[in-house]
Amino acid sequence: MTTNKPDLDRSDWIAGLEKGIRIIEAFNDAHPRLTPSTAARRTGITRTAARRYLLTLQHLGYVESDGRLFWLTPRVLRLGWSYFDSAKLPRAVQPHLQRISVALGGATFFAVLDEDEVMFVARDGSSLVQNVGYVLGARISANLSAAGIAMLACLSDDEVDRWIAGRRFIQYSPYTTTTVEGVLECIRKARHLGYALLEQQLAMSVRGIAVPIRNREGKILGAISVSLHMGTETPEHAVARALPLLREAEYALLSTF
Amino acid sequence: MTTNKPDLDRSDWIAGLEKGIRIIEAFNDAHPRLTPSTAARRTGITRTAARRYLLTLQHLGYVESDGRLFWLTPRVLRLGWSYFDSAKLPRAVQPHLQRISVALGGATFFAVLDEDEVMFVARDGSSLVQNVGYVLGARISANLSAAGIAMLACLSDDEVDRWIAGRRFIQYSPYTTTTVEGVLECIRKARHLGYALLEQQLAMSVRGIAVPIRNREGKILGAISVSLHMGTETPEHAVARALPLLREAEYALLSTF
DNA sequence: CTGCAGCGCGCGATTATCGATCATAACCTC
DNA sequence: GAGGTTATGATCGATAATCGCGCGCTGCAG
Repeated sequence: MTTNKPDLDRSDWIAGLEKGIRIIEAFNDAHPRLTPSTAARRTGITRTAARRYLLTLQHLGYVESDGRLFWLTPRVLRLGWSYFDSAKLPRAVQPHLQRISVALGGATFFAVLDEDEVMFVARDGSSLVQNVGYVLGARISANLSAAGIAMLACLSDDEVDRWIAGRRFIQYSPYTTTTVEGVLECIRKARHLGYALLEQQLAMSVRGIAVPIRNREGKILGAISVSLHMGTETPEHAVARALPLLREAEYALLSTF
Repeated sequence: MTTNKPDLDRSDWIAGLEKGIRIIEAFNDAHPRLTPSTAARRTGITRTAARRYLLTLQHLGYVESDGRLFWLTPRVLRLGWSYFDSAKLPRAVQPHLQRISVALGGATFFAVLDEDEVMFVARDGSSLVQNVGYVLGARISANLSAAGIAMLACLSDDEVDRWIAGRRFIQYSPYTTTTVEGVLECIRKARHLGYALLEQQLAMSVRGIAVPIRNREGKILGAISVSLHMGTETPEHAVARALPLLREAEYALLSTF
């Protein structure tokens, strides 16, 4: 239960903190409201303990309850805000996103790898896909977004193999690549070109172009992507329009970090 | 230290969870990186304990460290995402924000009251103010945003008095209202009109118009606001343009919740 | 009517968390 | 460059905070 990470601490390990976080993360689309029992089942904590954690969160204002069900309040956004307020990176990226989305008429994103998924950290412009407005913190399988492919392309073969191991590719659109070889080919291509181009993986008629963002030591900090309507534009033309702007942001950030 | 909230629990109170959250929230713009000692001072936790919490967060991946300093990782956004993924409200609001920002050419926000500040929960469109892209979770004093005034206008006189008590109004622009009477007048006007109109409180040449969002029982869920460049447009004209769209969203949400 | 499942609550056991303390390292200040 | 000051990681008992079993209750469904 206490998933002591590889490099183990003796026991400066606050079990209560881990469990509390697990409780918060137990809420999602499919489980917007939890009873102590359900929360316990979803987190592997005992029912009595889960109830204690929920009550604590309630008194802290992070959770509300009608006495039976518990649900998250907007206050949990404070935690995410602590990151935005403290981290230089998203703040440095934002003006670039703004510039690119205005110039290209698409939605731009800054994403990072979180565990083996892509997580969206910053955004500008209106989303092309209906109802996808508040993607900050959202995570999807890395192969589904251009930003994810751009970052995977920066990993070594071993790391890619490890990423791909035991992964199942879900079909989101008729054009989603769902074979290991297909995804590998896509990564190889991105590695060769130095940018990623993805079409209709997640939604129809949407094309994504992304470049990885590194710091001076070469460490991957994330990726900037732009989503464009495909329309009648050729891939080559879209890349020709988008890539210079993405590269400009890439170089500007490279020299900053 | 253990701020047992008014209605006390016997002791289903997980101290570790509260402290861990306090540690996360100790990071901000002025303190992007913390040592165990600084974290301890900022949170009121002892140094040894603060170090334990930071190490725990590190092993959970929410914090990174170079051995001396600790800083938050984007992973904390997961927590905010739990709210977005689970709550119906921001998801229901988003399409309206999108529609309004496209129609009016401004940035739209959905905000709630968190303690006595305004917190931004959802957004659409590009910000008018430079470098303010990732406002989700950001909090400002309620009197500085139209959304805040719109919500304050829904409170009783007693509640407004309690909100205003001991509050100091900081000057952000030459036009910021910094007197108690000025802010009260602003609230009264919004209460009378049923919407809030604010100009140049936080930034020059920006005008905000907001309406409160209630549910069927009349409880305030939040407020929708739109930020517009003032330009040469009269306030009356801006209201005439914006208010119907805001009202439309208000009624749509009223019937949903 | 009668199971079943979920619920709050109390209690005793234990173990996880605390913080004083120390030696060392880093940091200023002069 | 040296001495004073402060921050740091590690250790270790004491203790109180957390645990989870078990009770009796409720509400729902068969």
